[in-house]
Amino acid sequence: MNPFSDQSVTFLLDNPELAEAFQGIMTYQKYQKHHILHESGTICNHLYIIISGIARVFYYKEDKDISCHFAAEKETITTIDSFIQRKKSKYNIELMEDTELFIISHSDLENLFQSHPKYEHFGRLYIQQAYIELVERIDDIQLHTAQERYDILMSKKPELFQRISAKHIASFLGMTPETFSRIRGK
Amino acid sequence: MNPFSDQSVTFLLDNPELAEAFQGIMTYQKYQKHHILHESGTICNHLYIIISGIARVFYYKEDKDISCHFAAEKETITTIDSFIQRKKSKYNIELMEDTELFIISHSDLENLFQSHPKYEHFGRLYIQQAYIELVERIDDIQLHTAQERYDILMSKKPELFQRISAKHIASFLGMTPETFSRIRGK
DNA sequence: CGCCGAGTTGAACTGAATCAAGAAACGTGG
DNA sequence: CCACGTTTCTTGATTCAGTTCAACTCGGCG
Repeated sequence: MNPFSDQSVTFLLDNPELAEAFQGIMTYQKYQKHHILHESGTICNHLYIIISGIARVFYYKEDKDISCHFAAEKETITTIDSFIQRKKSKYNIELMEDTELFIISHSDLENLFQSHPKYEHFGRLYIQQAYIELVERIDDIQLHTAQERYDILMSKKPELFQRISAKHIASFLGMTPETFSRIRGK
Repeated sequence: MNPFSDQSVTFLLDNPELAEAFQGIMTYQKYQKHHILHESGTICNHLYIIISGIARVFYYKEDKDISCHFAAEKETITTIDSFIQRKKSKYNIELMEDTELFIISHSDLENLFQSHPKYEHFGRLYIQQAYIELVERIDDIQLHTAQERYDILMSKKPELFQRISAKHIASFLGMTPETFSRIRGK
């Protein structure tokens, strides 16, 4: 029923009409591991669709590096506060593996949305789905113990535990690397 | 620059064209304090715009009543998971004061969006703003002490502390009523 | 009046952070 | 390809913020 799940763009790529429209505004790029896609303090003008590889959004809180979002194959990533509000972002985006991706500029995307209601409609459905996932994430982090947060992520995205270093998952889950290590070691 | 803030519908009501379109699908209602606008386990077909009064979204986690959203004058409220995904909601909505509100049905809203791109566009901007606020809320609750969460809410929405009972604010902030009371008593 | 839920206060307990030190993994240059 | 230094991960001991449990107070309302 719902064409979206998990911020996947499967629906977009599988719909010939949408895929064609988006192909007109996407450019392919390949970067190496540790490449910084976006730096905090600047306005983010790009939305990225990951083809292969994995990326994270993170920021600094009192010198501590805190990850707050991961995106892998067929998922999108951007510094959302900046992309939507057109102001400087507090977030950075870093690639955690060599990554192939499509780049879409903010202005091209807005122009596409304005060119036909069906694209605007797609945009609305997409952000709605992202919203739902964020509501779930709040539920997941609030009122759960460190062990429970670990278990929830493990059941939802087990592959992250293979691909992302422990300290980044720990910060994503709101716990110290020490606590993460102890939980992992059963 | 950004016409939205704080999920306020000021922009909607101040824009004659939008206001007129919405007036065609809104119905006025008045309810008493403690009225249940929506009950968990059912599909939520309505979006509410508060004219006066205040409401909360809450759910039960192991018998504990947890508030997760408040909406007062000029703000909207619904059980968002259900309203968007058209499935049974885990959330309830309760009025915390005698409340006047407008009711908009899901189907009327979708029809309005489809009737003209400008409404679809409005819908997208609105959910985008809600998304931004949710990202902020995650930042506010994760990696902050009970004292800090209290201070952040106090600086953002001091009026809540007058209008909502302590135990509901405590659950919203993810702490026990005891901890809330101790913080409040300096 | 006396009840009842809401709020306060105190004491004991506990999950997770902090601090510290050692082991393992990584990457960089010779 | 190995040696070295740096970063990441693990494990242990200690500390602390916040929960739990319990007793008491207050204010509204039948």
